[in-house]
Amino acid sequence: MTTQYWLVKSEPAAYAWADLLRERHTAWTGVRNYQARLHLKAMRRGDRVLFYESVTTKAVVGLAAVARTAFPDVTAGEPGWVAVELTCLRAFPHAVTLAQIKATPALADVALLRQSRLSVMPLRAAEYARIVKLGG
DNA sequence: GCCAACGTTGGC
DNA sequence: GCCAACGTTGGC
Repeated sequence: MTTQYWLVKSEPAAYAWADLLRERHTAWTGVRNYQARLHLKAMRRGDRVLFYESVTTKAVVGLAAVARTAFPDVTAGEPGWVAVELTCLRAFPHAVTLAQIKATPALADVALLRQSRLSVMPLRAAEYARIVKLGG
């Protein structure tokens, strides 16, 4: 099966890219949205995941990969919610800002722009490649 | 089942 | 700090 591409959002105050750099891997818990959950469940080991910091940074700051497919999210108060394990791959030399993404016509359809509140979203291969290229 | 009220996210 | 978007809740 071919590699899939995703983007996850996090408020740095809750969990920052720097935290993932330090820990090297983390359980991506706390997702409480049905659409985002569908995306988590569709992730496979080795899929590439862009890490977007919202609110303060507003930029894609690094690249991670799926290390473990969906498993029960122990931080949820009720059953049914899932987490995945992410592993840190590398930081981007140049953070790809929201403004840059908005200014790139090829990225006009990314869910980050279309659905501002979705926290886990798929990316087309071409969209992923463009963002990685911008990140350096 | 509809819809108003409310809470959260996240950009500006 | 404000506000738009939007998901959830609860009354009817």
